[in-house]
This record gives sequence, structure tokens and C-alpha cells, in this order.
Amino acid sequence: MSESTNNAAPEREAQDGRYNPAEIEPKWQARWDADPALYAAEPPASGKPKFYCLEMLPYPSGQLHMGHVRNYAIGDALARFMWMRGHNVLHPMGWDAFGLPAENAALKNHTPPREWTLGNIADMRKQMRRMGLSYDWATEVTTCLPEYYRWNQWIFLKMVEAGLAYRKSSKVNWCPACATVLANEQVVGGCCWRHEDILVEQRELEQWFLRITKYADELLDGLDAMPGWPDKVRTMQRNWIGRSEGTHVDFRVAATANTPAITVFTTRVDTIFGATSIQLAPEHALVKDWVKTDAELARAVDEMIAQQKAAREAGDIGNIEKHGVSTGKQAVNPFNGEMLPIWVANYILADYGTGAIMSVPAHDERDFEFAQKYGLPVKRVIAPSLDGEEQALPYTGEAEAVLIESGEWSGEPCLEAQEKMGRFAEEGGIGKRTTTYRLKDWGVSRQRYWGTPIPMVYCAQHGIQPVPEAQLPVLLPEAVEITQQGGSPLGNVPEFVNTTCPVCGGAARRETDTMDTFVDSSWYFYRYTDAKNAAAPFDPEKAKYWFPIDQYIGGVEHAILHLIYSRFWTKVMRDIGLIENSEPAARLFTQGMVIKDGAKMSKSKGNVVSPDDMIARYGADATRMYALFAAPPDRDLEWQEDGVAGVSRFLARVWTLVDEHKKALRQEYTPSEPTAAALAAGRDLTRTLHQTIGKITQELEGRWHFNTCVAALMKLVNECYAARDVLAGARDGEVAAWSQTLHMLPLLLAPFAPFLAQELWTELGQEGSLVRHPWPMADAELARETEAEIPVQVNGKLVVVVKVAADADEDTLKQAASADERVAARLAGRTVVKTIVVKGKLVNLVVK
RNA sequence: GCCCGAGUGGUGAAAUCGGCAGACACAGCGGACUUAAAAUCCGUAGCCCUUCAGUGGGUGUGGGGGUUCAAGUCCCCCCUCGGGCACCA
Repeated sequence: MSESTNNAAPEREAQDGRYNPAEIEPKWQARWDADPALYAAEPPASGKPKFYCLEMLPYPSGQLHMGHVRNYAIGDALARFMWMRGHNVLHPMGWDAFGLPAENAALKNHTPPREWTLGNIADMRKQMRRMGLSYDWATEVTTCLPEYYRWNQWIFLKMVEAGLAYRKSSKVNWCPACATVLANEQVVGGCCWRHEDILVEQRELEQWFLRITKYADELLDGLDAMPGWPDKVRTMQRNWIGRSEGTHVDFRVAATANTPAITVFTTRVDTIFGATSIQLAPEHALVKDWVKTDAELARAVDEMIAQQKAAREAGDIGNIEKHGVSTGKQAVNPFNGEMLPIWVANYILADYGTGAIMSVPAHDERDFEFAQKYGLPVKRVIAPSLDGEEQALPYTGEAEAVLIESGEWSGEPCLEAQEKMGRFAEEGGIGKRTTTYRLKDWGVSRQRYWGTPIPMVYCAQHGIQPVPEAQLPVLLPEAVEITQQGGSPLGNVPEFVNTTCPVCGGAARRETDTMDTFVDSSWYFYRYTDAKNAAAPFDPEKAKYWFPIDQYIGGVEHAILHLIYSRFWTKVMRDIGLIENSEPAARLFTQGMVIKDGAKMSKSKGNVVSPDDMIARYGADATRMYALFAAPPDRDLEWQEDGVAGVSRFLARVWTLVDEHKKALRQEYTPSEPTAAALAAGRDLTRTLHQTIGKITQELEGRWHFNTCVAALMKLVNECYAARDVLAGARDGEVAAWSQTLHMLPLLLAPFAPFLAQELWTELGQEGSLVRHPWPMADAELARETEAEIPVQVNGKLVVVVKVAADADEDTLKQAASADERVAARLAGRTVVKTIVVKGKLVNLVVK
């Protein structure tokens, strides 16, 4: 930085007396690293209240980014605060270490995925330590190691046993770039979640599925009892599960004997008298049957399927023009015996409901559009009221509407009719009340190498067999050639594929697909409680002590994927008796993104700010503290380097204050009686100190606006500077408030800037780690203002601010207000009609 | 289309219960220190108008309306941006 060598010497000299994080931080980091007990959780016998503070584990890409820094700065502040509050804190970290990037890296630079991944983990662990994050590394979890993934396999087998894992052939999402299948949750806008510009294709494949739909109701209903989760996340999950209550109704196909009835799904069985056609999805089983004898129909149906596929791949399924083709067949409405034509239509989805609907043009917008196009009848059967004025069609009202022209149900309110007609259908054997979900079972097979092998075996004689528990783990072989075509790379490893059947001992083949990496992250936080257990995924007693997680912190991008899988996994583990809790986390916090120049940081935009670079220039404390100061944690944060410099400047001001004080303490002198001015300044400073303690405590306890915590600290330090001449400079006026305040600063700083806090604490001659030092208590009496500045308004407009005693009563306030000459001037010639006095807040005179 | 969230100075933001809008910072401007610069310290600052000046006045939280003595905050309508879901019957 210096321009000439001449300047080098004085610069270095100057630094001796200055805040220097490059010296302070590595020094403390080395001591903390050497003390594994520092951040270790204690056994339950400690008697302290437990606190499980968890940040989402990262994928070990090799580099921390600013999003991580923000996430961990939040979690670390909370963990440190809870320690100081006397809690037994579990604050672990681990690695979501399986996944495709390792395979891509292997292809690119011929490093085996394992080596690449473990190298990255070592680098990132080092970065985390450099940041001063308070993790208990003894509980570290790495998901790509057999000691972890064997328990994925173990739980998978339990699921097979319980019928929760099953194999079926179905249409699946296929990403050509990943060369593997994706779960529904991993398809974003028709594209792959890892390749935002690659369209996902549909393929028919045999896959392993986990029966998450079994828990659909519980996953949905549980959301109502989770006040500690953001509404946004709960709403997203509700939408994703997409429960809809309705009725299945069977429509007999007319003039046939063996054709099965068409079961339609409807949420509006009350509109059934208005049905004027039946619409089938092009893939409907009956259609498949009919096209065999009807070439014309076959051609039309093929076209529709092709079109749907194209639209789905373009992410545009909602906008294709509706059209359909009549099958020439008819069905009977079981409620009134009417004959309805059966059509095949491109807007009917095969994989929702039953793939068949009754079309009610008068009361459904899509059906209306379709009926208009093909001239199908529109029959009104719902009206806002019985004496009903005509409503424009389609009319979709429900809550206050009634049935008309619906036989015996005419006059019934819609909601009651739905109930009664559903029951009627059940009693008559023509239907059933039912519930459908948007949520589908979770496809977990991946045709990739770098993942957990699915522990199943295929025997020609005995079919699909689970690997016996005693043979776990099914180890992922090393030295496998990574290819991204033609199925899983494991298929090319004979030593892996060829095995014996657990039943007959004859030749058999292993499953070569691996598990979705979201399996790994669905339960890792349980493993933290007992990370070294070689005999079980974890000791249920330990999990019982620590769960639920008291605070989970991470990005909102996981609102559906990880957070719904984790909830599912928790319920499964509960049902197989491993744990007792039904939800993993009592509180969830989703932090905002870190952006730069208005956009998310990305290599392609060239706006990436490297944490290493920030730490090298300003130190870890300043970098972390800026991440907390620049915006409240739930909002997006615009990274401005000048702001980091500003925080660094603040830390330097704190350092200087304490440094001066430390030096002053060493000098010998005899203090005389403090002056009145010094005593007053001391009282003022003490008041601000206790207000600051109160403010920061309150924020850390719940609201989490850390930016205002930092602001409050800055204010306190500014006040120290303002009082410095009187309180520190004046030798004859040593006042206890000064020393007390300076001793409190490191404590208040500890959650946000742990290195500097510990340094200052030690420099002040104090012993031990701040992590275990009690958090200071705010004294309400000392924090109380003695004087208040009361704004005086006339007709709501500010005229003057008067100073009164803080506890002044209404009359005193009134008097003080009207005694002011500028107020009097405003009142001249007018009448005060009303006087509003809010004690301690304001006076407002309403005049005419 | 439906459901969330946001919109406040040049910038990041604060205002937690309806009670002084802009705390705290960044960038700016002015000053002190210095031969000079950096660093540091102190001061200043929403915008517009007014005064030689001290000052005085107006206006202001995306826009429009409303409730209230009083609205960034509550109610209604609208606009813009971000996110989620989307032919889900």
C-alpha cells in the first residue's frame, strides 16, 4: 500500500499503537484451536438449560462465500450470547459432502471426488476457524464418509421394512446436464435446480421412492403449530403439499358392459347437475384402450401428448391453448341419469386427481373456455341466492351461494351440499369423499457415482432384496471412472455390481443408483448429538436431550426442499422409535441474500466479494460485524466495502479507548475528589451504558435486529469519546463509571467481534474466556432518564421541544408547554379546544 | 391469475405499542493536527424557498383517498420491485 520505501518504517512504528486485527485475530485463533473444550457441549448433568443452535451445513465447494459468512455470523452471535447467558450450547458444523460438483471436478481435473471433497473441507474448515466461529469440531459430520452414510442405508432399510421405501416405474424428471433423475422439488420453472437454463425432460424409469405422501396431512397440519417458523416458509410448504378436499364420483360409460366406470375428482360436487361433459387426460387408461380401435382418436391423442410434453419442458404448461377431441362415447351422470359426451382434453393432467374431470362450464373458468370453443352446453346450477339476480358466467362463488335446478338439493347452500352430496355418493356406492395432494412421493434414485449406494440387491430368483443390516455399509468403491452417460458410473464396476443374493446365496446384482443428496441433509443434525457412534445413527437419549433444535438458521432457498424433507425424515425416525419429537426445529430463521451492485453475487456477473479478501484487509471481526450491521438479518444485504472499513474504524476506536485506559491504569497517581461535572458525566455515561446493555439483550433475545445492536454500541462509544476529556483525561476526577463502562465494552462486543472482545478483556487484566463469562445485566434504575425532551405541537405541528423532568405529570407538562413564548405566539387570538398530553411523550394543543 | 414480502435522504438503514421521521454508519462538505499527505479527532448535513446573517417558512416515508388531536405505522384503492405457486379440477 505504501508508495515508497521511505514511508515503510514510520508506518510500521505507527501500527504498534493501533488496532491491528492481523495480529490479534490469529493469536486468539491459535489459542482457541488448542482448546477443544472451549466450545464443547456439556452432558445433561451440567444442569444448565440446553440450547441447540444450528446453521445449515454447507456444500464443500472449496470456498466460503458471503452468504455463508452472514449465516454463520448470525448463528455465532446467538451461540456466544447463549453461552454467556449460562446455557449449555450445542453449536456444531458439518459438510453436505456428496453431490455432483465433485464428479464434475473429477472430470475436469482428474481428481477423485473423495480427494477433491476432503481437500475442500480442510480448506473451508480453516476459513471458518479464521473467522472465529465457535463450533465444536469434535461433533463434525461429513456426509460422504461411510461412518455417516451407512446410517442413510440403515434408515433406508427400515423404510423398506415399513413400506415407506418402494420401487416403481414412472415418469420422472431427467436433467440431461446432470445425467440423472431429479425430484419434483428439484425442478424449478421447468428447469434443473442446478442448471437454470437446462430444460428438464420426462423419462419413464424404475426408481426408488420414499412415501412422503403418507405424512402429507401431518406435514400440513403441523405447520399450524409452528409459530417459530416464518409465515413465508409455512405458506410455501402449504402450497407445495397442496391438499384439496373433494369427492370421487363414478360415471358409468354408456352402452358398454366391461368398461370400468370413469372416476372423476372434483372439489365442487355441488355443481354436478351442471356437468355437460366428461374430460379425460390424454394419458388416461381408458383412452389408451380406445385409441387401439380408433386411428383418428389415436392421432389426436398423440398430438396432445406431444404438445403437453413440449409445453411442460418450456415451463409453459399453464398457457397452452385448450383443445380436445370427442371420443364419441357417453357417460351417465349418477346423480340425474343425464348422458354426457366423453372428450379427451389437453388441459387435463394425468398425474393429478384421477386424470378425469366432470366439466361444469357454468361454474369453472377452464371448463367455460373449453365449452365456448366447442359449443358445449352451459348449464347454470349455482346462484348467489335463491331469488337470484343473474350472475355473469362462469360464476365460481361458493361460500354464500346456493344450488338451483339440482333436484332435491336445490336451495342448499353450496358448502353444505358438498358434504351431503358426498355422503349420498358414498351411500349409493357411486363415489367417495376424498383428499388429493399436489405433493408426490420423493424419488430418491440418482444415476450418479458420488452419493450413498442404495443397499438393495436384485436376484433372478428372489427379486429385490435388502442388503442384510450386518453387511452395512455398502461401501462406495474408489477409483471409479466418472461418466455422465449411460446410467450410473457404478454400473461399470463389476466388483461392486456382482454380489450374492442374501436369500439363496446365488449370483445377484447390486442396485447401482445412489441416493439423492437431500437424504444426507435430512437428518444430519441428529448425528451431531452423537457423531462418533459406531453402533447406531445416534443414542436416542442424547437426541432426546438436545431436540428440538432451538434455533435453525439458513437461506430461504431451502424452504421447500431441505426443510420439508427434514420434517418428513423426523416423523419417520419418530415412528421407528429413534426419537420422540415430531418436528426437527422449534424456531427457524431464514436470512436474506447477500447482493452486490443490486444483484446476487455470481462469477458470471463478476460481482463476487471474497471473504478471504475482506478478512485479509479488515479482519474477521470487522467482516462479521459488517454482515450484521449493514441490514437486519432477514433482509437482503448490499455489500459495500466502504461499510466494512467503517466498522473496522469503529473497532479501532474501541481498541484505542481501552488501550489508553490500560496505559492510564499503569501510571501511578492519587485521585482527588471528582468534580461535579465529572460526576454528572459519569452518571450520564452509566445511563447510556445500561440502556445499551438493555437494548442489545432485548435484540438477542428475540427481535434479532443486530444492525441496531451495533448502532447502539457505536453510540455508546461515541459518548465515551465525548466524555473522555472529563472522565479519563482529568486526573483529579477519576470516576468509577469510566472504568466500569470500558470493562463492559468487551462483554457487549463478544457476540459480534469475538477476537477484539477477548483481546480487550485480557488487556484489561481480566481472566478467562468471554464465552463462559456471564452476560451483563441492565440495571433499569441506572438506565432511567431523569430528564425528558417533550415536543409541543399546536394542531399536530411541532412548535418547540421543552425540557422537563422525566416523570413530570400532566399538569406540569401542560404548564411547561403553554409557558413557552413561541407556543404562546401560536395561541394568540385562538381558543384551545382540546389538550392532548401523553406522559413522557408529547403535548398537542388543538386550537380554533 | 392466486398467495406472500418489500418500497423512507446521494447510499446502507432507524423509528419495537399510532406520538419530534432520518438514530447509527457510508459517501460528501468544513475545521483541527501536519511542511504536506495519510491516519486521527471535532463539526456539518432530507429537500425547496427565505434572510447580509442569526433566522424564518414550506415540504417530505411509491401514488391517491380515509380514520385520528396526531399516520412511515391503522383502513380502502392503485403503482413498482422481489419471491413462491400456477390448466391442481
